[in-house]
Amino acid sequence: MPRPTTPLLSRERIRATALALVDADGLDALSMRRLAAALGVQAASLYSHYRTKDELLQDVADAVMSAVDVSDFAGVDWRAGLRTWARSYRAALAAHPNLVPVLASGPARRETALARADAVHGGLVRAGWPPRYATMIGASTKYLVLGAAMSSFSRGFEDDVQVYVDRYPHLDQAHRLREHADEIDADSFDLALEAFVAGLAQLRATLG
Amino acid sequence: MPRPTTPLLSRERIRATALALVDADGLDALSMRRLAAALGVQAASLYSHYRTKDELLQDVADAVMSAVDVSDFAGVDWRAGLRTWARSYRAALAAHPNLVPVLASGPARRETALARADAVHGGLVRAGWPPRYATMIGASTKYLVLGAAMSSFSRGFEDDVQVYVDRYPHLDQAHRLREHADEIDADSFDLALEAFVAGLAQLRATLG
DNA sequence: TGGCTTAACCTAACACCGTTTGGTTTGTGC
DNA sequence: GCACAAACCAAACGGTGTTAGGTTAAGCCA
Repeated sequence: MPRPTTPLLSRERIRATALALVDADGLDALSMRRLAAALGVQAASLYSHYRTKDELLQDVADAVMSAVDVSDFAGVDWRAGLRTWARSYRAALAAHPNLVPVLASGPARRETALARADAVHGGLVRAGWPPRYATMIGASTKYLVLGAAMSSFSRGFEDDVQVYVDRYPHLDQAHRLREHADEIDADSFDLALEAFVAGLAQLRATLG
Repeated sequence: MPRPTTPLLSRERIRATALALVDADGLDALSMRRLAAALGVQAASLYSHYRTKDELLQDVADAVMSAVDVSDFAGVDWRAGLRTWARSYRAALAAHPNLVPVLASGPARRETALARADAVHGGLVRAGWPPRYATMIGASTKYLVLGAAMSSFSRGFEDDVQVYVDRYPHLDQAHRLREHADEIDADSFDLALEAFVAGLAQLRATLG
């Protein structure tokens, strides 16, 4: 089949299908051939729209990251800005856990990623943080979000549960972790974020 | 060449060579064929010592993680325990940045990983934290360490620097980030850890 | 209207990947 | 002395991302 009457593919359709495939079957399940099959097409055809698989993945990542909200940095309350940013950031990653390794490996499209970084940095500086601290706070928050998304606590324990129950006394309730993994994840992130913000506020006071 | 007089391979030699290869050329550069070549051997021979590539990587990860120090949880000062754990954890990952994706994806060998988790949890509980908080603090700290190792701030900015200098006013010093990436990384982690601990101490006070 | 160019698809292939099968030889325990 | 296990190898299987070259449709311009 040569060039069809109406195009079968578009970057949007490819991107959406790729994300759906990753969400459904995992990152490893996304191969150019499988993606093409899902689109009713041959693998080589995808290269008319994306130069490499990585470019495609970055585009998908960029789309997912567009849900991150830095608007609260427009105000003067740096805590509100930080919280909204961190929470929406985490939510965006949690919505597509299989994509996290991609999202964690550098910014997607330069333009939007830099705009966000600029908003964060500017907001913190405007709220009185020295530029160097603004940089570090931005980095730290990213650490927290990415770490939380990455190591989804559930993955920390294997499938067979009984092995360690009697061996490690302090983990005697560890078998419950798996069931409530999502809840514990969410609560841990919340605890970390709030403790971090509280610690920063304390530091902020000493900076005058 | 059939069975040689003295064995060419051992798990240790394979492990060490694999780690060296990953450190030098990146995780993608580690293929069974390349590893075998570095060992003066054919790829299939590796499967006499490791059942899969993943098992090999987990073993490497386990070796790297053995440098993590949870000994300070033996005392009563949970802050000291947390700090020593987090710092040595981060140092272990920073020593092998290319291996971080492997280290982040679940515990290596169950035995040692669980022993560490047990020490952390036990130490926190012994210091007076409710078990649920102990779990969350452990998870949160892991988030911080893994996030910091993962997103090594340097990777956040691309190679060509001048593009965004005039476009995003708050990032006007961003071109300096690349040079001092390691320093900023270290300082950011330190800030995050100290703010986190301070916030926890504050929370701890309200818990009675 | 006719012709040219470009876009969008295809088939076929390349080099690589992790892993398996089956074979050969060497060392070890009975 | 003999069986058996261990350690290597060659060759192959099915998969991967990507490229080259071919074919046809759509769009543009004379």
